[in-house]
Amino acid sequence: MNIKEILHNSIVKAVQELFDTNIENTDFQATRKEFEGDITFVVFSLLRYVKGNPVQIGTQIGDYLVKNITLVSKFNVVKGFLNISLDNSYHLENFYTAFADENFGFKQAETKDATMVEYSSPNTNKPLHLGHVRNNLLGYSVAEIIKAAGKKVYKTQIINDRGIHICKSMLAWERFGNDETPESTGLKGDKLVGNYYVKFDQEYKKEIAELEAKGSNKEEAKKQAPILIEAQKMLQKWETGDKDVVALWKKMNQWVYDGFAITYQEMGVDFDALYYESQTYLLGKEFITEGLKSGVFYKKEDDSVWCDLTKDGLDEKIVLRSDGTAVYMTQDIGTAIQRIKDYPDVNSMVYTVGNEQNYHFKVLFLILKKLGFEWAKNLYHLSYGMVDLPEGKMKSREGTVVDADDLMLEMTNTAREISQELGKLEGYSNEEKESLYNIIGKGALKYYILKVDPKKRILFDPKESIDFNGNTGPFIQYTYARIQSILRKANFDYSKNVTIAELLNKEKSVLKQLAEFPDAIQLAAKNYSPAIIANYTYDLVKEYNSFYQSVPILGCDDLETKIFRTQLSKKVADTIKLAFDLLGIEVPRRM
RNA sequence: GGAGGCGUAGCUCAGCUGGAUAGAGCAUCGCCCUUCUAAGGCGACGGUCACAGGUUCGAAUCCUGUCGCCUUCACCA
Repeated sequence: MNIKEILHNSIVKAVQELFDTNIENTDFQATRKEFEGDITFVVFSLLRYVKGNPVQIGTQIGDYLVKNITLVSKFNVVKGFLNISLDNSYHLENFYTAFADENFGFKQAETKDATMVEYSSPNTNKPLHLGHVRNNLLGYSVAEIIKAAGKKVYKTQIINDRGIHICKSMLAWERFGNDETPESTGLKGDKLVGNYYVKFDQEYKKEIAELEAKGSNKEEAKKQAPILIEAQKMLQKWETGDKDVVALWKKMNQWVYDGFAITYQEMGVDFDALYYESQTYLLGKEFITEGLKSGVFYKKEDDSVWCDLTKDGLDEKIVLRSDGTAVYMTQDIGTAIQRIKDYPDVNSMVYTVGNEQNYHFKVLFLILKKLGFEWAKNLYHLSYGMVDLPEGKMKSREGTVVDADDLMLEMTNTAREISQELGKLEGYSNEEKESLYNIIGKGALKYYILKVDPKKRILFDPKESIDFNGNTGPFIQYTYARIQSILRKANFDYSKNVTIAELLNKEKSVLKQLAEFPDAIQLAAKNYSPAIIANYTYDLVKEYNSFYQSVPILGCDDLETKIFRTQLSKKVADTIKLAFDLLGIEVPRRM
């Protein structure tokens, strides 16, 4: 039983004995720093049931608690707040349990059911950019957090390897550079293919301009440009399985996958299951037929199939074209069902997709519910805001995208410059240094993006936004490294338990912060928000740094105190490591 | 026009199921390195929580309306 439950039960009992009234709920909060105490009972919430002066009521309850619970050492009442001080033995016991617990913060998996987390899901016609970076970091981190909260997780993505956009790159490559390969150019495969996508667009624009000069209007010109018509023909050929087109498609897609693999590795993300749109886009059709039978869908005169969601406050949504081909929705319905078939232990899914698709997922989830799938109520759209630049939105056609590979490289370079300026790493081998620049630079980037509430828009200024001070990854990494230094120099056995009679307030506040970590994980899992972990970790580190600065650890005379403080430092470091694992950020042993 | 999201210090962001005097970092200005890593600590300055109502012991938080920014409402994906 945790302390809240103990206090809850006692207060319920106290109210019954003192005021002859039954209550069910009690309202607690952590005591604010300005006041003495550890946990606060809000007496105001009682006034509904018990009439009287809140201060008097609080005092009576406080007296009762001190008399009846040994862990409650004293109390004070301010307005309607009953601040309860817990005995130091409580904090100590809590700490030693945590210190001995290798899996501190992790809840053992109790249930067999699993979650599937989808993220990344890029198109294969251009390289990954800053928007994908946010997506990947969020998806990966949420998957890790859900794991920590006690559930099995499969990470997955659906790769959009089909469609007119791929054909555009293929066509441009055939026409303008058919002897170029990643090997011959030294370019990453995704970059090479991306270049041809841009090339296509340039040609397309040129042709539109020519047509317009000949007197066509803009709309016509857009549809009639020869290069576009050719791309459409190519898509048709692909759909009929034309050997040459498919071979080219396979070749160029493979280049892109090889390129993506490097980027994913650099980012530190991975997947347990891959789905390809080319293999899944037809899957939904049979369920459309079933939905037609059961009346979930209906057919219009032209044979297109729709779902009427007007009763749910939404619109009508098309689920199958009049020519019988699949739309986006058809495919997503099929993919969801397929995933449950492939992984029978999965009973919930998380889709990490930008907020411009909020409506799409609302509709998708609703349709799956209407089709009668039990798991459809456990679907969650992890929706996140755009990443904008100071100049405005990123536009691939205008060359204002921030490339994922370039960005990570730039961060590493920034870390190098700052480290050299500070002269922190003298005496390290070049290999060690490079590894550190990498850890620090990536840490800065990942932390910067993850600390922001997913649903909020991020304003990303590549020049100034990444800082190494304050609420940043490097600041936390630095604290971790400093603690490792303490542990290296602690040439005594700090693993044995000691009991120190008096805890300083500084130590106590670090202990309290530590104790809340498991709750932070549960909260983050519930809200699908790595930001909670990030900000929690920052608070812990701030608290610790303030402690570190004001009380000596190795320097103090008393061995017991020395041991205890070293243990405390170690536990803080372990917790940082754990939190950063959940965020997908590495931690350095030295800095 | 319908639907959804956001609006907190000059800037970037926290603020958990409604609770005490709204918190950090950056920037600006003061202190603190003979102390385990100063990428640090302590302090000052900085707020009409977009605006107006409502709900109640109590609202940045919940409800309604207004304004501003963003997204979405395709036989595109």
